[in-house]
Amino acid sequence: MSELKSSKAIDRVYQYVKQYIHENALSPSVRDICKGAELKSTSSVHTYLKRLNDLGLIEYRPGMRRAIILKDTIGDSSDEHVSSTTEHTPASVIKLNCIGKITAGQPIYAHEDYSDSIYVNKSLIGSSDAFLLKVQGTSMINAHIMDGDYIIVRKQDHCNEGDIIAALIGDEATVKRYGHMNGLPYLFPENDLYEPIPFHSEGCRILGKVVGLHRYNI
Amino acid sequence: MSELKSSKAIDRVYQYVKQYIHENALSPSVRDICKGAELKSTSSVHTYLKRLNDLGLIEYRPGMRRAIILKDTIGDSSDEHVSSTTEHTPASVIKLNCIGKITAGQPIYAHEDYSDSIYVNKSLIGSSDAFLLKVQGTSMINAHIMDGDYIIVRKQDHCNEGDIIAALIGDEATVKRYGHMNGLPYLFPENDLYEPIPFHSEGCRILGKVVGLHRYNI
DNA sequence: ATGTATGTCAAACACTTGTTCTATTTTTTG
DNA sequence: CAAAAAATAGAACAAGTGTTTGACATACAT
Repeated sequence: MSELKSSKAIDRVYQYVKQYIHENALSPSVRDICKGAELKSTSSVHTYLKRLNDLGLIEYRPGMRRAIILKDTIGDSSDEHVSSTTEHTPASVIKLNCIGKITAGQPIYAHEDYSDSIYVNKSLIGSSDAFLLKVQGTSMINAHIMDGDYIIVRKQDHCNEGDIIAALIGDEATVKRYGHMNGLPYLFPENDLYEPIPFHSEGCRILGKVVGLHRYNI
Repeated sequence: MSELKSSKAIDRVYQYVKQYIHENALSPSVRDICKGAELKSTSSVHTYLKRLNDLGLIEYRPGMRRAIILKDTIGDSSDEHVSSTTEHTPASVIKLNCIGKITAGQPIYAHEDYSDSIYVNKSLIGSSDAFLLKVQGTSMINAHIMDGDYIIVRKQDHCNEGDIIAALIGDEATVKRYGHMNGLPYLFPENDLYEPIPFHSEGCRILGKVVGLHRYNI
């Protein structure tokens, strides 16, 4: 509609693809995009689609018709003018159930009382599995993780130096920063009142990496 | 794969379409469905697609490639065994779009770059309207609100002593703790490096109360 | 200025894929 | 059991659509 082709062509292509998919729940064809992005050649669109694919903004299946899918950045969307709230949820959202306690024998099992749940963007956890933990205590306060916060843990059995992870020590689950001291692995609380915890004894296990945090009691 | 074609063909077609779309975020072609539903003729599939469309279970654009979209029945689900994660989202979830900047004249308008969005539980904001702000800076670090966090703001024009609120001072939006000093309202940063901001001049306005926080860069 | 990269276009090509037609098999009905 | 209806198959058709090629213009670098 706008007379001026404000931004660059690749940007118009991306915006139009997003808009089209949101409006039609269906990928546009190259020729659809031609019109929408005000480009007169399918070839141009084709070029930009390949580039957007390389950039990781869309996923583009060569040869397949109407086979563009959006690789959502945290949140993305673009839905419009609905004051700022909309219902509807795309398939890119995943529900995580809260897991609360650890018992001796078994690994983790769902908290009985009330199983909280939270919705997070799929892109956050990729193709892995993930779960939710409610933080108890203030041992990570210097990392600005508070008592009562929910942390999103992406399941994995390894991690890098400095990662904040959820781990199992014996039969207790904790959230700590992972690191080494004198060549040995430790879990470091982010609170001067607590001591680093050796992480090289029996029963030490990495549950996953903390990739998100939700707080609702402010 | 299963030897027994358990149910009726039309049912297999519907199930496979659902499965395919869930797995690929993309509509299957008629020939894809042929394989998936163990039918040997595209004609058969075509028949059933038309019928499913009449039944209202799918929406089917004649002529368009890969253009089947699911008309989701209230709470179909059926998804499986993904331990602690499930797709699908009930109506109790609301999508909030991120709002970033404030300009002189107008109140708030959407951030240009990319409008992030987040899904939160409806119960959090009640019947009010709400929006999202991305935190810039560390002025609230003592309240453990970090740079880059997303805060969820429930729109309201009043607040209580001690509430953390989003407010407008002139043409700038800030997140601060609301309180009084010497009988006059102030906005208190939660960072010793910053000074309280008088909140009793022209252009001071409460935008809403901070009711939630999401963090994704940990 | 000259050469190179980049953006854009037009047209042609080839393959995917929706659609249709007719034939054959299976099921239902009377 | 015969006739009718429904289900399925197979093939051919036609349209939609991704892809390629080559050309031209513009911007950028040498």
